[in-house]
Amino acid sequence: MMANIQQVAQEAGVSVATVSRVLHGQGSVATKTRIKVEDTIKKLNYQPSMLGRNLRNSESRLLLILIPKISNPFYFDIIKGIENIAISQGYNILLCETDSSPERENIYFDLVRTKMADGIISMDPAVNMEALMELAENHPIVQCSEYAVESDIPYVTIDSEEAAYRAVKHLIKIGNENIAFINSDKRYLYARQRNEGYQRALKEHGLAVKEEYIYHTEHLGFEYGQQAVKSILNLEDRPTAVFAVSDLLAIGALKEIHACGFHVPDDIAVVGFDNIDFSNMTNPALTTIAQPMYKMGTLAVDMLIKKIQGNDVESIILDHELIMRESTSG
Amino acid sequence: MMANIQQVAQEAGVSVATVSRVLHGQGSVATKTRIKVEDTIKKLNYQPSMLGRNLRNSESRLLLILIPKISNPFYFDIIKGIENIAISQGYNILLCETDSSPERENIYFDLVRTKMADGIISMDPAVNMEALMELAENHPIVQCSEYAVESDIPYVTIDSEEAAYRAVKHLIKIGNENIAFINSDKRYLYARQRNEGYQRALKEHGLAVKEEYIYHTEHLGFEYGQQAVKSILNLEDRPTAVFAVSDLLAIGALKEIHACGFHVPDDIAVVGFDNIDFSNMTNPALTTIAQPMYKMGTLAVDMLIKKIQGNDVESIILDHELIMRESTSG
DNA sequence: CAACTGTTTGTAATCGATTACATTAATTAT
DNA sequence: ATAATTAATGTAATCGATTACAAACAGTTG
Repeated sequence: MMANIQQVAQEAGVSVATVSRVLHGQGSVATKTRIKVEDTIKKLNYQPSMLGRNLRNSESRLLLILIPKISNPFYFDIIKGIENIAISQGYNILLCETDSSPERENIYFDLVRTKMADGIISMDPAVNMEALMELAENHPIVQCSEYAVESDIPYVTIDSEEAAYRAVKHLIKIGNENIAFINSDKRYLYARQRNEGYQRALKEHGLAVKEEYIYHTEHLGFEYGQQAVKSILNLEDRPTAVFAVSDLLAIGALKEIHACGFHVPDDIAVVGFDNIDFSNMTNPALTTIAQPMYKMGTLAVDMLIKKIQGNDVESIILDHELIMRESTSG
Repeated sequence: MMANIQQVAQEAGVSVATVSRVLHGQGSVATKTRIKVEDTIKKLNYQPSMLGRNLRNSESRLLLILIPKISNPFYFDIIKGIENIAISQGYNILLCETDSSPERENIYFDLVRTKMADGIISMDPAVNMEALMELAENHPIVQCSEYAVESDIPYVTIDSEEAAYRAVKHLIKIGNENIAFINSDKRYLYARQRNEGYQRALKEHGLAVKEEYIYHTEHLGFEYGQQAVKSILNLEDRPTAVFAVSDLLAIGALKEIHACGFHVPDDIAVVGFDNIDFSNMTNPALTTIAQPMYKMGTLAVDMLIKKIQGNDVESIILDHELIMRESTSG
């Protein structure tokens, strides 16, 4: 029932080349002919098949977006940014959840190997870097938010060290000296960078870095924040503030602090990281570091599309912002 | 640099047909030949192009998933279910956020019109039903969660009326007589169904249905829950319980009730709907109705793939469950 | 050894577009 | 009026696979 370009050509009494020219508005076509073809297209309700076009053009117009968890609110605005720009440029996105599983990841990598996708925006901190770098030799890839320094795959991100520094400095400024730090696994670059920032702030104010105040979690989920706080509250020298490396951890911390009978921010102040939507919905609302997520997303696609078109691109580091809310203001 | 099937054939000294046979393990190929071809494939690092295959097979192996908002936690598990099954069947999903915008929606519909996608799972309550039904005449479509009764597009969903009935019944059983109802817009089927359930529970227990207890919100977001509670708490006959038609609304309600100086559940009990992850992270944890999301997702893809293969499918109604947590247990 | 059967392989059409190049028609210049 | 130039259209190759059908080959049987 669906017409193809041949049928349109036949019905309009022209060649397929002419139909194609009308379709793309390029090459010269006599006005009379163009109108005739356009009418036929409407009459037959013709829609050009992307399958044919894609094969001929050796492109899929699909971009792979790699994220660890689709439910992680951190990515929402980035994705929105990516999607808006992508669509405006005639691309669509394949949102791929790796679950940090190498097999799943490989299935997705295969999509670009088999030309089903034109490029990748990787946002998975746990990505298999060797595989990604090998893929990057033959396919356009950019990194967003998390990146590997050693690779020369371009990235867009923020200065994590500086952001963590500011968060901790804020806690110090409002009177805290014993500041716990809920970090994620050190194998992630951002974790190491934020640790640097945490330590720099303490040292700059003459405060000791206590190993027992630094807690490493396996994942960034809510429960891990609860667990971390459980152990932190048991310390002899109980901290008066907690800086968590993600809002989800911080929200878990909030819940657990409350469950243990303490009050935020009077007993313990809390700062998160990412400014996810929910950070404003908690009780009390969470002080946090905001990254320009939407912007990051748009820049990342811009870069990727440029790469797909064969251009070189430069990495970008964006600004961040400290959002002060109830969890640090008594 | 990337080899195609011709080059493999030439290098292996066979025809493209033989290479294709080896690739799919069908048709008979002499063992010696198969090994030779397989070696060549490895040697040339050949990966068959999906573009060629898709054109020849007139399929894209892409499924369109239509959701209103990517950030709505309600869809997470459904999507996970869809994705797992899809991948196991050799499909990939295009997760499409409509933002309830008809233009955006039309861009996505075009993807199936232009053969870029093989079918659609629609989960957007605000979908343009005429457009969807017209599309369904020529393309495989199934509805998930929200559906239109008048269409004959198959769906998988739960019994919303019964679920609402049980939620309200629970509130009555623990001693509430004045129960407010935060519903969404009546133009949505589920809103009408849950309203029926709400009223049935009240009537069955000899309680009056008071119009002023029923609040309609424009959207399902957090802020709308806050706003609803603001107006509800101002009522003369202040309710002792609130049933919200989504967890996000309920969580907004929780926050606002607290902000107004009331205590949950002692002053006001709250029940939500959907059992999103966050419903367990709030203070207090939220009583809610759980839908078998993951299952819904898997069934929806199953149905869609069957339709794509040309089979007929039946609609399905699944069971739900009341999850009792702190927001209703004093 | 001829005839027959079954296995293995190759040839070429096909999916639906795009586009370089060739050809024809129309217009302008001389 | 003819040559030169430009505009309009068509022909056919191409992208990279799949697959019906034909052909070649090997093995069996009488």
